[in-house]
Amino acid sequence: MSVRVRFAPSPTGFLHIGSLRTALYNYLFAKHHGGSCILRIEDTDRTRFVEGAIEEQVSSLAWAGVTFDEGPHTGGNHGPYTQSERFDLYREYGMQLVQNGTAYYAFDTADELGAMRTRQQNAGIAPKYDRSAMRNQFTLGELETARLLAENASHVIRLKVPLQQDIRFNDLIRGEVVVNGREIDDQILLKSDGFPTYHLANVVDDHLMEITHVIRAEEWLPSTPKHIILYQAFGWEPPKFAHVPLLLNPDRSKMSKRHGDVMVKDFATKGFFPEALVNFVALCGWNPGTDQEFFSMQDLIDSFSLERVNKAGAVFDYQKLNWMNGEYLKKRNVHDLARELHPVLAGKGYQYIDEEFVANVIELVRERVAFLADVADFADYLFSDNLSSLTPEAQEVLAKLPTLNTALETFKHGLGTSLDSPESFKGLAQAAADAACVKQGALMKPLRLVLTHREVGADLFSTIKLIGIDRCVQRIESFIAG
RNA sequence: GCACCGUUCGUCUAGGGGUUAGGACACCGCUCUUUCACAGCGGUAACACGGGUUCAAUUCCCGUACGGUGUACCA
Repeated sequence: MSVRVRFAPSPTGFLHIGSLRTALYNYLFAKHHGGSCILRIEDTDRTRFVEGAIEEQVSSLAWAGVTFDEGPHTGGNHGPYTQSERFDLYREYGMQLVQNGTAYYAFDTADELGAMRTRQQNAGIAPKYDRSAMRNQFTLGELETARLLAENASHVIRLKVPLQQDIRFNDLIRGEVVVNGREIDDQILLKSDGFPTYHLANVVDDHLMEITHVIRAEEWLPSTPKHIILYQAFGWEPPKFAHVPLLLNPDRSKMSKRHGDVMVKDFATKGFFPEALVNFVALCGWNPGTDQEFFSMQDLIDSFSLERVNKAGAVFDYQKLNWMNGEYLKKRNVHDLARELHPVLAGKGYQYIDEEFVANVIELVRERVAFLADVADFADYLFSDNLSSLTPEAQEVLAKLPTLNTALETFKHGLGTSLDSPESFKGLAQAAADAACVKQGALMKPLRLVLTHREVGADLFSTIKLIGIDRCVQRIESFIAG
């Protein structure tokens, strides 16, 4: 039987980085086994619906390279893939459970349930639906239940959890998990608005969509026994489960926006490469057991396995992500990068943004920055003749060299007859230093300042080559002119 | 509170009954050097604790501690 996995987001907001990883692991597992990765929309909570959320999540996923074989936008033989479009199905299956005695009607109001919980908490016992004391099919009796139903009284359908029975399942990442039935709440399956809860919809859909492996976040682990009970109630074979560890804040709580960016789109706008983010996030909680640290999507597909997913949560290390992004910046094709950088440069109103030229600039400075967009600021003096103003420190450096103008004049005249190469420029600098009676080293910083208005940068002579002789001459002249 | 899950350098992790406990990020130092980087080299730094089992435990078992998640007519 071929592998079928699903990623099942709710349309409640932007795609979280943790969700990206969960989706990625699903995708990798499916592709590794030649199976299918399915997208299913879990929009059964109408109160939390956010317009456009699914489109945003799907496009964030696509940006990262995670795509689906079946789903609301791609189609497939197991649709519809949006739960609100499967509304009738859940009622049908819920009723099936009522009929076979594994689920029941309950008529409690929110207030009654609230009161029950406070009572339980005050008594120091775990909050849990009290089947024998609340208003339901069992306490009310058949006739009263029928009467209430007939007059359309607001009601829900609850799972009748088999008490005193161990529920067990084998998690692919954690091994066997056992929970006693008495610990499990009589979960609501169908809400009073007729919509299913996650628990029912999820089980019904996973079965109908022939999902073979449920790979989801660890936060679902405690409710998995409910799902197992549901599979038993339906008489269905449950899929295999794998609960992946959480992504954590530095304080080890579940990763949230309090400590930094958590939405995939934020990483995208900050300028992270999708390949770098994917590479990094894949390694948060999984590793192939080798020293390899750079993986293309194909590499990940080839080597991914659930057995090598860790059990413990992983603190999301932004610093290491930055490093990885820099590594991708160093290895990516400069012409691709030049095209990607173009809108940024154009946006800043720079004049020298011809693709070939920009590619050369990127090649020259990429190892000094972590983000592609940083190139725009780091080397502004290459893209524009509108130089940033000299800092007081810079002016001090220039003032400390009394023979600076002599050196500059010499250098300028040399430029007029020089070969257009870094090596010739180096010779020029030596000559200029000689003329100014200083060592070449002492001239370097002032020369860089005059030409770029920056104290740091890439190799000066290669930089001069890119600025071009004419522009350098102009800059020297305008400096001397004061 | 109760249930479940977890615990190797600061972080991500490899390993696994007998190892100088390995790698990466970060940090520190050195080399290179026209600056900043890169690169190269070197360094600091970890098996949560207590009991077992065993000739031997960081590794297996049981506790404890600590942490996380869950405990909704949310997913």
